[in-house]
Amino acid sequence: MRLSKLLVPTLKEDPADAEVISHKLMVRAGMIRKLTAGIYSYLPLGYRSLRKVEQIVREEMDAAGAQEVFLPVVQPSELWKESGRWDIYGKELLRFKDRHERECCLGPTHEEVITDLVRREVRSYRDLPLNLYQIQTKFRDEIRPRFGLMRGREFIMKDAYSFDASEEGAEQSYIQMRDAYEKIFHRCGLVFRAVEADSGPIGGSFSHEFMVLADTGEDIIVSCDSCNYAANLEKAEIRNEPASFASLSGNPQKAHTPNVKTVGDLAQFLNISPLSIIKTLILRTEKGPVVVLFRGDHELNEIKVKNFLDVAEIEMADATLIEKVTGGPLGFSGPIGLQDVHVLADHAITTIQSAVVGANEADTHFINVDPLNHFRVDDFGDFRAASEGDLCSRCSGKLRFNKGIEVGHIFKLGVKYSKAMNASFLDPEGKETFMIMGCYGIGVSRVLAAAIEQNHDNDGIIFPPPLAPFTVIITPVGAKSDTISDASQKVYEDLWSAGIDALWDDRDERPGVKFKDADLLGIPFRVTIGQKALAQGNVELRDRKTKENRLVKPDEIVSTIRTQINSWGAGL
RNA sequence: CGGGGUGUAGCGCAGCCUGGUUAGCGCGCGUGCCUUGGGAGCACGAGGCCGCCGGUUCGAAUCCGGCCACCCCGACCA
Repeated sequence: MRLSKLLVPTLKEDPADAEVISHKLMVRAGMIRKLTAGIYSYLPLGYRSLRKVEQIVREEMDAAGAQEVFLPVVQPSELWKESGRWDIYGKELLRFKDRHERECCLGPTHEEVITDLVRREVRSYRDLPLNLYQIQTKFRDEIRPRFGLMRGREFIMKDAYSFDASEEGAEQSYIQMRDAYEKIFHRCGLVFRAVEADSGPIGGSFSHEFMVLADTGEDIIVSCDSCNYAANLEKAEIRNEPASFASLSGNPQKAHTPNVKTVGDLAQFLNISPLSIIKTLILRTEKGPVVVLFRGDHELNEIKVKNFLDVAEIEMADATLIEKVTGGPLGFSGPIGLQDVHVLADHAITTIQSAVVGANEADTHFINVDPLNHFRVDDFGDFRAASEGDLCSRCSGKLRFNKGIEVGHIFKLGVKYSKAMNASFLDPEGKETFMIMGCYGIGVSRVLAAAIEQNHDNDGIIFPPPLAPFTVIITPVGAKSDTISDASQKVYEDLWSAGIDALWDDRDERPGVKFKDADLLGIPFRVTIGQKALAQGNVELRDRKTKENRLVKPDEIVSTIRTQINSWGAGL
């Protein structure tokens, strides 16, 4: 392509409404433009890169045995009512009515549609397993879209759905997808981790998130510094630190603590560490109130408690419920003397030899409390949010935190949808059985943003070659001359006939402008064609990432670039 | 939805507090000259419903009210 003919409106200044680097750079490089909040148009360069991501995804999905389909964006409410999600999928689901007053929605995901399709067409175990995928625009009416393509309302997603006849098959499908995802993100040149994620009510370790490491990420990745355990914050398991001291002598004693309600206040008032305080949280669930005890420096992890109790809803109790459960006011709750309520305790409270707890009466705490002997605990467990430095649950390492961008999520659905929507088949014995499903998503447009978050410098984007809109940019510089434009044309044609996509900056611009734009666009290789080098029979090849220049004979440019591209792939 | 902020030329911004001739600046854009290895220089020029509606006033970009849009923080995220 000739740059003079391409719509590439580059900007010198950052757009005012962009916050993160990928957003700023994509707008400045003329890849995208915003239409309205969270909704973007892809310009030629942006779309080229997007298609490169799609192509990699497509190739690996096909290689893994999945088949590409294309499902509707507009979906009838009936399907969503059948799966039960019409009522539980909140305002994120954009709903509207057609001219016949029929309720519709824009697809934020396609479990319903795919399940409907497969239940109609697949009747026999002979047709299974089946894995169908599509690459398509999704719409989720996010409360607060932000960060450009990173969290848009409209975005491009690859979603795949597997259907299996047996648990073993479903597990196999899952592993195939996990392997395919590893290959896809590897080929995209991303530094990523596959982390264990909470799989909700389905259970098991059948959910992984693929996270691209980046400081601007919205998610926290917890990983072990000595083994390969990695999980998201919700899921991260913590190893119980064993207590190593004798039980306490003496009994709890009351202390007057006027108006001291928080752990911080209490630590200050008694001049003790928060590590000696037991925090008593009263939670409301649909199965009734529950009490959870934590060490003062720890925080509740709702997911862990939800999973342990097998409840769907958890919220902090209000003052009325607290009084009902403990008999005391908010701010002075403690475990001593609690009756008729389920008491959970995080393991870590056993590391306190002499604890301070609320006394369930105003302005009063107990001191000198033995966590093992002075009150009842029904269940000990891992209920707290991981923090940096906690012990790994799998080995002796410590947990580290990194920020990441979620670019992929795979999980086993089981029979959730097949049961609700009656997607069944006949097994070899002629028995009707529900299909076992899995679903596998990749945020294709988000991959592009994440790649830029991870690969840029002060001059602009540094595309990994597989995602670059063009692999090479040819930059003739200096006054117009036939020798330069002839040489440029030659290099351009050589590259294209060798199957390397090259962009020819044939604009009548000064060298500085061309160089700045080339850097901004992030094209991996630049071939500069100027008088001085050309007089010696050379052109220059510059690596966008390393900024290294080398002189190359025009005839050797194709083979040299080829070598560089290959070595790039090997270096990953 | 709560809190905060911003809407002035394609982009980035000043002007508004303290109302008053023709609304500015930088970049970009057009024409010409000149220049040509890291966003050159000079000259001339085009380009504005000052977010929208209403009010106050002799007079509103400026003051008041309402609405809309966008951004940030929070709650939310199969």
